[in-house]
Amino acid sequence: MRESYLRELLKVDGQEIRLTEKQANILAAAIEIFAEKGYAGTATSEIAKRAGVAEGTIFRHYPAKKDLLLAIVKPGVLKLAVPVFADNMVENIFNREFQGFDELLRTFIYNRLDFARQNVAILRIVLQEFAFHPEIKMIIEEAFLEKVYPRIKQTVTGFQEAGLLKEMPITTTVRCIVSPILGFIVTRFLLNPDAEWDEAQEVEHLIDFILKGMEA
Amino acid sequence: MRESYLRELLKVDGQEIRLTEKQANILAAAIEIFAEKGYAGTATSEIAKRAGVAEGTIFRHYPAKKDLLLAIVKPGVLKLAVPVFADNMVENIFNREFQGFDELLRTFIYNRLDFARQNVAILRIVLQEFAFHPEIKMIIEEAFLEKVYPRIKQTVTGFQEAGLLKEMPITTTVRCIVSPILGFIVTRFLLNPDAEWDEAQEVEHLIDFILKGMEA
DNA sequence: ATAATAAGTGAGTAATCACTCACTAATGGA
DNA sequence: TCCATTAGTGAGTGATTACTCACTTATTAT
Repeated sequence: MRESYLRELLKVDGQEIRLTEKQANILAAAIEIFAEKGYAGTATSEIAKRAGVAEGTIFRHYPAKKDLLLAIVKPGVLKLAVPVFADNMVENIFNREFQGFDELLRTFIYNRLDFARQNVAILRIVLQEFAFHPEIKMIIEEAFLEKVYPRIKQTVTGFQEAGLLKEMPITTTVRCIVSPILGFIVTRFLLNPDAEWDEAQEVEHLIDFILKGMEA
Repeated sequence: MRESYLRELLKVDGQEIRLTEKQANILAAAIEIFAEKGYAGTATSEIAKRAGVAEGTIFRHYPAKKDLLLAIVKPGVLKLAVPVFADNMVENIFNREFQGFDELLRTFIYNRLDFARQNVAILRIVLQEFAFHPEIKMIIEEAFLEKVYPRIKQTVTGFQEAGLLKEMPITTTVRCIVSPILGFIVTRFLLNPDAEWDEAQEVEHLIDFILKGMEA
């Protein structure tokens, strides 16, 4: 895990974050081990060891173990929940003449697929830990409710009004679209990452499935 | 949590299991707390306390903490993976004249939905812990590969040959069918259990979505 | 160059961990 | 009734836990 990756990950609101080498090592080690053994199953002593750092150094930068977890998860969730989607895609769709729903889906899926590929460990941590830490749950809810959901709702409603999507409760619609995508990402990177995957084919099947399933 | 529930859960291969009251309390407490805090975050002392039992009593029945986990998870996974589906449904479908795929889906979904409703805690434990415990992963893989997958494959292939389902790699097909269902169950019982759910409507939307998405 | 601040250290601490063991209480078959 | 087996106990164990603190080293601003 390289420092540039961490700097990019931790950059929120455009704020640059400066990391010493040891700080970067701590974060990298924590991400690795949290993903491997889970937060509660990870000893700070082990993080220190793998980071090549004294245990005290960890607590110099993070007052408590949980702060270290949040320092990893918080930007992870934000980057996960605020995809290119929110910033570019919807604008493109609605400000220009919009392309088809399939093109939108394709862009979205590949975008999140690549994010998952580059952040498997953090994805794993978020999925494993949000159930036990209300702080994480809140971060996710905020990010989702404020950034993702309204955009998706706007987009989906637009397509529904254009008669391209079936009328359903918006939550149901979103769930029907998201579940197969998430199902594929989780299978691809967490459950069976070593299988031989024809990603392009899978994505096309996925798009076809969702599209036909949602047709008016 | 009542003893009859536990006896039913632990009954595998028809073998009756006799539990003293304290043993049942231990299992019930362990299920509760494991689901709340996760395995690694749970102290055996706390299980003993909530079960109203000396800590030594736990280790009289389970040599190690992990054995207690497995005693809960193992039958849980089996009951989860070997639904009425495996025993009755497929037989019904193939031995009689078969109904439509929608009827099959409906039966399957309601069946698993009810199972989830009655086993939320165990569902949560399995989902949370399988990533960290190879033993659990193996139990799941065995149960799935031996009992569930062949049945599903047989069924799906049958419908494909009848021209009712699109031709796709079998794994893709299964994933497309299972993801939305699992997505619903997880949302319904784990993510947002307190919302007002119109289950019947959701299930019908789900069936419609899957059916149309899979149409040849 | 110097002083001020930040980064890093590692031995030490109280608390908690999973687990043991010598023991008593309850149960069931003869 | 007696005995053998099983169930249950709780104080005690060494290991490990997250975290502290007095200290040294490195960095930065002036």
